[in-house]
Amino acid sequence: MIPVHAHIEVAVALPVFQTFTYGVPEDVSDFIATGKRVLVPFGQRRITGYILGSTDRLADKDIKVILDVLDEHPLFPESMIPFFKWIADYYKYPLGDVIKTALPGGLNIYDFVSIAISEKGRQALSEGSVTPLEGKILQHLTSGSCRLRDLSKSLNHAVPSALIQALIGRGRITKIRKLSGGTTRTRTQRYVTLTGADICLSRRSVAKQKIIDLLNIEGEVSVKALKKRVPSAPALIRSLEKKGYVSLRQKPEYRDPFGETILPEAAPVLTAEQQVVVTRLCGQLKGGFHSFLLRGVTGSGKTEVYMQLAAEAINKALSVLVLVPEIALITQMERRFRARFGDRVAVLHSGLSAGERYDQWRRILDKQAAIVIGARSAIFAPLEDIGIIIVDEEHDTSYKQESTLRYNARDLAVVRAKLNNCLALLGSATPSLQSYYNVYRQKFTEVNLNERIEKRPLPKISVIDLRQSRDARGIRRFITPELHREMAITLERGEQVLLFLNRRGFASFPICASCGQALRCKHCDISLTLHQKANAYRCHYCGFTRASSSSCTICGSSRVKHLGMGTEKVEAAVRDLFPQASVARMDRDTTTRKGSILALLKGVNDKTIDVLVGTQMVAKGHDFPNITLVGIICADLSLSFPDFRAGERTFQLLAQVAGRAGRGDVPGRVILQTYNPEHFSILAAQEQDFISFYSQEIEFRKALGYPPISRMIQLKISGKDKHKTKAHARLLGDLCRDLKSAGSASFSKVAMMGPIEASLPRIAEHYRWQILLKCENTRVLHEFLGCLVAEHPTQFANRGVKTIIDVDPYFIM
DNA sequence: AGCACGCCGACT
DNA sequence: GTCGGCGTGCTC
Repeated sequence: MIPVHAHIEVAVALPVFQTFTYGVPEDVSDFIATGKRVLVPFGQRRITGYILGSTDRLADKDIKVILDVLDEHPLFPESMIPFFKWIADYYKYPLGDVIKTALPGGLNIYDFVSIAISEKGRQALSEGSVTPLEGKILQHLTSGSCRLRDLSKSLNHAVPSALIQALIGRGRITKIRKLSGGTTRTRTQRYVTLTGADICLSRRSVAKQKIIDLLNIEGEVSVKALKKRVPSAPALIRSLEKKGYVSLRQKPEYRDPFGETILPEAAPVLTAEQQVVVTRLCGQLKGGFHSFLLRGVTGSGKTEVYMQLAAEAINKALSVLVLVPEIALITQMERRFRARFGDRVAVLHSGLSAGERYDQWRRILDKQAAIVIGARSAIFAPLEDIGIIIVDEEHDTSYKQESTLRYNARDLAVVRAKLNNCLALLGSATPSLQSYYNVYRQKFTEVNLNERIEKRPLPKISVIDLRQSRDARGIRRFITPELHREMAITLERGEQVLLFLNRRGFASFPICASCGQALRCKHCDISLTLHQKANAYRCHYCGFTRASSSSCTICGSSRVKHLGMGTEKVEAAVRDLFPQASVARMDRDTTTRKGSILALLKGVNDKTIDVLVGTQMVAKGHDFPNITLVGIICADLSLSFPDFRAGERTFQLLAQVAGRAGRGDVPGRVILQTYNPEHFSILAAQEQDFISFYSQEIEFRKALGYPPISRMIQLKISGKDKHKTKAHARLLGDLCRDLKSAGSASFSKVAMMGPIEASLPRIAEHYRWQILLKCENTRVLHEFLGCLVAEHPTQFANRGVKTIIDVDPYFIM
């Protein structure tokens, strides 16, 4: 508790690295608490800040006083502040912005400038002593004040700011600062009860009597519920209230993101292997920080292990955080957890509305939910007394946020576990090299599930060499005769087929048959992709679209050849080969609508879909019990990326997608088509042998000094002006070089690659450069970055050229 | 981020 | 000589 008349430390949600001290007036001091938000004066503005605690650190300048306390209860527990501070320091991101990223959105209040007409202005307007534009502005303002920013737009005429200044100077308009935002709040319901007063009504209608009877039986009932049974209830209640027979009150209500109720389910008997893992980890609950890597083959029952660990944690009054890579998988996980733990489960993911998200947040804070299941951002769930943090499919790249605060939720899970003195459990059939390297360095303890449940065999994987394969007429087919035959057999038996190709669209390389030029995006240095369903060429980087009938921009010819393939082309080929089969496609183009993924998954489960064609989306952890054949159309696409993790991603993707086969009673089979059958990533995926893959890949990383042997930081430099961007990249490169030689002696160990032009040099009209910093010693690398940012803050705040610091980058293109 | 201040080119 | 362009620095 902060003493009366205290000073508080406040972080503001702006790109400002220091925190600020504010005074608290006596009359609100009782409402101050760490984790609440305050409205504070900041320069000319009023903005939202987060209370970090009391402070006796006084600034040299006059200290301002807070304007308001915005929350009745804290939005995050005090115990999370060290976590926020760690993130701010590690990712070189302003603390207030870190907290803003962590909290549910739509809560903050900010102000904006608005102008209104004054009495003098009205006079001038009626006298007509105004210029035409002045008149237009004043006339517009007679119907109410207007946001200054929107004035030009709503008048459809450019307004010089000098004119506004002049009008203010002559007192014809006034400038006001209005508050906006903070629209997400607790939703309340009106509830009715009988007051107990004797009811004597002159005319007792049937409806009124029904309401009174219901209230007599059920006590307190919401108006909404009454209205369902008696449509005229709201009006009748109003009249009953006027007479003092009933009383109304507002009660907070949690918005329900769960569509349907789920029947409770008892825990199954564990396999011997599962039991070993559960016993091992349960023994360490409450035993301090420790990280485990659970390596379990696809279909080995990792989720059941998670659930039994959660049950044990809850028994010990500890909370549980479960991270899952994406929404479709969260839904699966959430259903199983809710069947076991009922309403003690909260979910946090981007599929929730702002209100639902806020309510889930409040349920966690109110300790109504002790288990949180969510995507990446759920790492910020406001839990206290955490027993275990579980990261399912820990190798999944979607744990890395690729915008604003570029954190990796899997890494943060380990950090949060350490700060909370609890367990971290990372699970995967195909662990990241980073995590397995941590096992090797004894930072993590490995636990294993080597068998599929009910001893189902792993699918048999046949490799087809695309260089050799020809059909009967000697023509190369992307659905090879071998795959075609297997598909026919599988469909004949009434089983399902999954086809995987890691590229969406119809053709990824449209090329002009007259001049040989590729059709390129207007805004990016990239080839367009033909989307036949949408009748358009699309840029996958900026969203630029051209009609599919358009001709070559270079020579004007309309003869465009469609080279390269995507899931649309595969879908079309399957429809052609198997006209009687029902074919569905699952990729980003078919799953943008809310609920569309679930509809597709339901179609697979209900067997209304015979063949599912998809991108990596289908590889991720889904349980498809009736799929017995998986066809990998071309395993090489991810292998050819100019990125040192291409082999790792390929292995993970192939092993994961192969793992979708044979999860039911019938054994699975996989056809893997490739131009590189002897590549070790593909051979290891064929054998589903992670250790073999790891031991070869780690040698390659060692030889080149890449992660996980070293750590990397990437400076991503981008700007609209080609030359300014290049010049700024060069300048930053010089500063790094200077720091290496002139800074601390250990800085010589930091290797710098670049500045070089990015491999995608222009995206969305922005020119891109990059500098890669690499060092085997994480601490030295971060000290280096710390010095660089501290010594040259203005270089990172260059207005014309943006510099993004990506710590532990994942995609370095 | 957004607002003020300040220093140079093009207008009365 | 001023007006206004945007580059720089600061916000308890």
